[in-house]
Amino acid sequence: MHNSSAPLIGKKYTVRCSACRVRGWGLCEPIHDDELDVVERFKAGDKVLEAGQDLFREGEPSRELYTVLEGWMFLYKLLEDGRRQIAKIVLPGDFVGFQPDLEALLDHSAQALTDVRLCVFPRDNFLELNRAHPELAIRLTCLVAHDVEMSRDRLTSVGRRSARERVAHFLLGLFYRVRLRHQEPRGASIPMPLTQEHIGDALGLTSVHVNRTLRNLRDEGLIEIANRRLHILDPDRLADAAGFDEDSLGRT
Amino acid sequence: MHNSSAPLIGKKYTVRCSACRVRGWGLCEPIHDDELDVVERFKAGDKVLEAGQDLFREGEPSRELYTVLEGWMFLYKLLEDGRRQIAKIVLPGDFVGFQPDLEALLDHSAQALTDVRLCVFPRDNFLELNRAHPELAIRLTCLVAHDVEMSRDRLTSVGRRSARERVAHFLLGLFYRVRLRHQEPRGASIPMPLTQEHIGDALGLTSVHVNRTLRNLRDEGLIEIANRRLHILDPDRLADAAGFDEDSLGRT
DNA sequence: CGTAAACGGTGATGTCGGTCAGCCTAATCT
DNA sequence: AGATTAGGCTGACCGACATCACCGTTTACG
Repeated sequence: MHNSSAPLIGKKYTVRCSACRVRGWGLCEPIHDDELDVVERFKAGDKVLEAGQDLFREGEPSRELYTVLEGWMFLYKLLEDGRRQIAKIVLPGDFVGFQPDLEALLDHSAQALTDVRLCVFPRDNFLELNRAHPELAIRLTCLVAHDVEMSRDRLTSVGRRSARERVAHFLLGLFYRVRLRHQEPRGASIPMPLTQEHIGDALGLTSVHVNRTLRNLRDEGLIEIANRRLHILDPDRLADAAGFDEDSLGRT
Repeated sequence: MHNSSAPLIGKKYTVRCSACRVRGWGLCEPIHDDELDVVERFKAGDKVLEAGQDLFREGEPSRELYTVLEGWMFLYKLLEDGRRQIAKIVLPGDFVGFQPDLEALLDHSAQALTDVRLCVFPRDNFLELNRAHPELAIRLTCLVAHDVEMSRDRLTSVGRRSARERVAHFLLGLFYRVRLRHQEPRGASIPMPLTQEHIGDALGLTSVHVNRTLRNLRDEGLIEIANRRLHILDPDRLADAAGFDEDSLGRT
């Protein structure tokens, strides 16, 4: 379905930590090469998920924690009547499934946007691992704190920006975030597995209105979406339309 | 201005950790009595702030981290044109000022809602303290992770709920949160230092519309706001109006 | 190969919440 | 005591975004 899918599905091998390509952005960043066996022994294996499948659902008990190795996901919440809010677009290197009380039920769901490969940590003894390796605990705190920042940004957008500003801000933020992780050869475009409905659910808009807004931005020559790729044609004017804050770029 | 103000302003003494009344909810929760001197030595003192003053502002370098000892605050972000989004209502015990990169500039501001007393930690060596005391690092992670959950909830409200649902959900959530911390003798009311404008800025609404919504809820006998106090008259019907999720109560 | 989803796209119409404008009261300042 | 300000409150009007309804294209699948 998506270009990265073919190579993933079916392969059963487990990525070795020494060959982990997202180590620099993930939880294990502070682990030295010679200590790598600590996490390697802790790791429960890999897990592969097809696009569209849920990794976990709100209300389930938490069993495992994950680092995304390949592919994109998103975190979301559902209201009783089916309204959906997407809280985060998850990229390779992101750590998902952690919550303050690991015994508690999950308060959100996670779904694969593309086919996905995950590094699985067991929930049990995860805190012990952190206790034994304070660098890991501190790294985890930083990752989570970064999530808070991104959440605050998104909340500010949804609460206070117009639809046009929101869409522009979202696309630009995603663009820089993806590029910072070198997911793609640098260029003015990134893969775009999100549908207009996903974008709407992330921004508190309907897909109809996202469509119109996107068309405006396209008509004005700011962006182009084609073949599941997003092209930023005029970053400056897009940043303008977004009221984009340069400062927020330092943060991966 | 607010009832708790008189006793705070002017007093210069520093709260001793052994007498700290928010220890159970704050960062220091895992610290044993006999280890308390570790944080006591680290602590830089107390700081007192009047209602309406900023503790720090977006764009400033981070110098200190704080635990709120008394009073309420809020975290917020401003857009260039002055639109404001309130990201969190801060209660006693909450830890504020932490961010993933302690060297970076602050990405949000914090303002006192009432007169406030804070426990001040220096930013420098804070990570070393955490490295030396993994329990502290883990506790910090949990506090921050809890922030993420609350952020996601708020985002879901602002993105997907109607004004009426948002207001009901906000008030009910605040009510339970305040009560869980035993801030008040149990009863159907809590202090309410927020103006309608604050509520609007927290929920992505104008104060005008908050006013109308509040009046509806009052007319229907669900709530009452008087003398800077919020009274929950009919929790069940309010939860109904909010589409309130019982599950989200376990989390302080 | 034919059919059904899934997704993008678009017009007509409706409404929720914003904007503007102004009043009232209580608290604070001089 | 009078003036000023912050906050609550309300009506008239408006517009941004939602809703509904429908079409066309591409992809997946029996």
